[in-house]
Amino acid sequence: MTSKQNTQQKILDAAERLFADTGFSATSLRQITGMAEVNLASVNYHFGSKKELIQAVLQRYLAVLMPRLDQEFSLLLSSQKPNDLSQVLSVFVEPLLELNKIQNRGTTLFLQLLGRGYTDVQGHLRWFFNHHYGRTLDKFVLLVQQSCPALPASEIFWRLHFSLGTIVFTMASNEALKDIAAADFNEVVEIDGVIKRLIPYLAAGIAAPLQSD
Amino acid sequence: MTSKQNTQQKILDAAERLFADTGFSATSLRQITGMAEVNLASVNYHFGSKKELIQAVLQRYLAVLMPRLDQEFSLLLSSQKPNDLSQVLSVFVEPLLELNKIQNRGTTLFLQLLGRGYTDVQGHLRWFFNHHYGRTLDKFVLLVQQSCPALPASEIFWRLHFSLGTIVFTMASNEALKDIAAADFNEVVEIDGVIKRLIPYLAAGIAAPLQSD
DNA sequence: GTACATTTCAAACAGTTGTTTAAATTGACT
DNA sequence: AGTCAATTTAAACAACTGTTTGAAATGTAC
Repeated sequence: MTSKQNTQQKILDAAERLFADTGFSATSLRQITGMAEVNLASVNYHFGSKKELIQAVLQRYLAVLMPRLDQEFSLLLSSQKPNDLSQVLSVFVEPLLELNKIQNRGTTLFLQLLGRGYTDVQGHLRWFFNHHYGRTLDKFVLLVQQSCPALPASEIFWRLHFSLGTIVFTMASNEALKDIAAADFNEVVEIDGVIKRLIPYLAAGIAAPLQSD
Repeated sequence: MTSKQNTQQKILDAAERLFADTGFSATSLRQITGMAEVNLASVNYHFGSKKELIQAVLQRYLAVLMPRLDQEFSLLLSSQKPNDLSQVLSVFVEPLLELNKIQNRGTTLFLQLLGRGYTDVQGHLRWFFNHHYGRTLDKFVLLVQQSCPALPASEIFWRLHFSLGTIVFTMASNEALKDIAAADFNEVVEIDGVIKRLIPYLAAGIAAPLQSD
């Protein structure tokens, strides 16, 4: 029975949709409990606070995604030769697309939430993420450094953040971009299409030659 | 006298700082009027509403920047040969940096506000911008298409939005990035340093070869 | 100085927010 | 049946939001 799932899950499902669509702070608990058809107070009862609900929504995906990524990174690091940058970036594709198994449109929802996490709130989510998954991120940075030996570490730092901006922004405005692409170019682009368009763009940007001056 | 500037300007100055730091919707009129040391009601008296105040804050920069960009774009379009992509992108540098003449840290503030405009609100700012400056933007897109004749228009559309994401995100988290760069790499990076790092990254990404599959 | 328009001000408005409370309901186990 | 804990519920809480009001203050022109 679809109506017999427990309250916590109904809240998480409604929350992630609303959070992804309109952002964390713009979504009220009354909207969430209204869509989930549960009582307002149940959010605080089951999750403690809105802040903790936000973290729980993200954690549902991160708990699956990050260990997989960590494993793939370790595998690439153990190979002797430095890896091609496109290969390193392509590691993200499959684990991200498998988030669709957790939930309908899981990949899209997660990436939108990630975007919201960076643009909406500054504090607690960044800490939450670094605290839980900082080690995994370090492996990824190391891989990129190995595949771009000509670039100083500081330049890689900046370019990876440039790339994070691309991803986060693209996913946050994903719906709008899809609509424009459909209207202006008669293109139907799904989330995997966007991801595969991103790889060559990001790879070229990160590995761009240093300017002379 | 610094304290004798009129109320409107005091409101605009305070508003742009708070908007840039914490976003439009997260900034309350009471914060703004508190920092500006004016009465709460004066915002509605002078600007009508918070929405119109946001537009006025952006307009102070856009009214200077966009005509300059439009002029530069027209100049490049009138040259017979297609222009190098890096040249096209470099057109932004000087006009952006001249925003520092309008205000202390004007360039940084404007770019942060631009970022907030895309991540914070969806509706009225996008309309406001397209309505006032859509023609100028079209010229820029045309220039990019001319300098990348191998890329289909739809691909350029996606890649320009990827690039917008980079810019917007980088500027929104500019302060945090500067701090990290200073702590981890002993680097002092000002806004013009960030802009000049962006150009080769963006140029390489936009002009990246199409993937085969 | 009188008249008039512009601007400032404190106060209140109606609406929303996240959170808490205490009573009512449900469930499981004896 | 009865007991106890887990859960749900409606109501209220205090704090905050953007906006409006009408009186007070200020500036300007005659």
